[in-house]
Amino acid sequence: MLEEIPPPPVGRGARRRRSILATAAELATTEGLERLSLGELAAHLEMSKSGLFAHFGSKEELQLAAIEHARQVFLEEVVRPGLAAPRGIRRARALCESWLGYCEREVFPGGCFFSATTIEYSNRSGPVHDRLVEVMSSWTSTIERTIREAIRLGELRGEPAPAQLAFELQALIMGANWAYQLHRDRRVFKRARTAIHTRLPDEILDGSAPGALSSPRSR
Amino acid sequence: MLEEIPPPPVGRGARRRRSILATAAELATTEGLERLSLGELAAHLEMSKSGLFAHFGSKEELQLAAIEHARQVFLEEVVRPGLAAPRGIRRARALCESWLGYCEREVFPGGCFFSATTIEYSNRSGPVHDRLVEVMSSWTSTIERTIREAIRLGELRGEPAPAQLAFELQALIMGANWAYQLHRDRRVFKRARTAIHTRLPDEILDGSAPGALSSPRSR
DNA sequence: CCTACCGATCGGTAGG
DNA sequence: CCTACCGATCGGTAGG
Repeated sequence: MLEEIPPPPVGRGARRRRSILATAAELATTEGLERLSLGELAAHLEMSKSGLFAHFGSKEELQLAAIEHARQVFLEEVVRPGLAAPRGIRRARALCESWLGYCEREVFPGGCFFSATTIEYSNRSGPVHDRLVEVMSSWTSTIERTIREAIRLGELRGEPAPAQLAFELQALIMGANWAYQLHRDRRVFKRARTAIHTRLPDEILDGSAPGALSSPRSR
Repeated sequence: MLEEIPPPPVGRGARRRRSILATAAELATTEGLERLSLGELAAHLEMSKSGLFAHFGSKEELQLAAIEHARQVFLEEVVRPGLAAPRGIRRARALCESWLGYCEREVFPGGCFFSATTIEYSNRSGPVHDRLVEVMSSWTSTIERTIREAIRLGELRGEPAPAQLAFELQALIMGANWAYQLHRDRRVFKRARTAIHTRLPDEILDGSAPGALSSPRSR
């Protein structure tokens, strides 16, 4: 998620390219990344269909470029503000909150780009599917790593294992995104926050709380 | 979800109709309910496209019928076994378990039919969208009602409000369905079960547990 | 249930 | 970036 350096964003035609990708990524969240047609995209951009082929050799190439665009947005809107928080549980909370906020603000009109597209592509194969899985896996790893740090720092018990806790947090956020997109009821974000806070509490509630850095397994 | 009586399943042509709908519902979970084309469906069924129009006047009519078919499957595979459990927390657990099991067994090849289709249609309008929202809302209500019963019976504290708890349970199960479809890693079902069991524990852990049917506190 | 067909739209190309 | 076009496929219809 963070390993690669973004391509140089300068250039005259690069601006146009970026506006195409922004529109494509938006439409992908509402129409679907596959359903999005070049004709429809061209109409939205007030250009001809073949004009798009001047920028992208094929629909698949455009889809892959739209994914990279969405990934940059995700880095900027979710990952970066999250990583600004100090390591450990505060960072875990910040990552969840920025992810949830990005869903709630509707940075993309159809909610979380990767939530929408990974579901759409889960039963297909090819480069688009593979890239989506890569990005999503990388994001899951980032959450797990942050949880592991919090445990190492003694801020979490380590009782729900990192993979378990990461799964729960992801499910709650994606669940809120799904419910909001379906019912347009903002209360689901409050519910997700409440549930997340239970999983990432301000203090370790267990009586057998660890002293320093050790987290003894009681029970 | 349970109010309506299923249509009479008898008849010679009704059998054919049902096999069309079964195939349509299957394809809808992998291809998408909208993306599913009449030509492709006809090919799968080894019949002509116009043969489909003898059964359904339009694509939308077929989509709506496929939803009803999927709803019957859901009633049979999830709701009925869940309701077989006694009222209260055991029923809540049974509903979650049968829903999760239906995802895990891949009753539909693309996982939960309503999980897949509600996401696909969340940003569209029309009768198909409306019916999907109806069915999903009804299912959410069933879960909430069961939780409320468990609280009334003193088997749950009522601290996470029914709507809150129902949201969390739904998110966990749909999260497992999503993760499994994407990564084909069966461990996510174990994780969902672990998380659900924490939310629906065997005993009330709080010291301020209500009397009545409350179970003795061991541990 | 079928063949044969409709106009519209799909992704993509030729040529400029 | 454009116009003009390609074959394939879309949902749907006529007529049987």
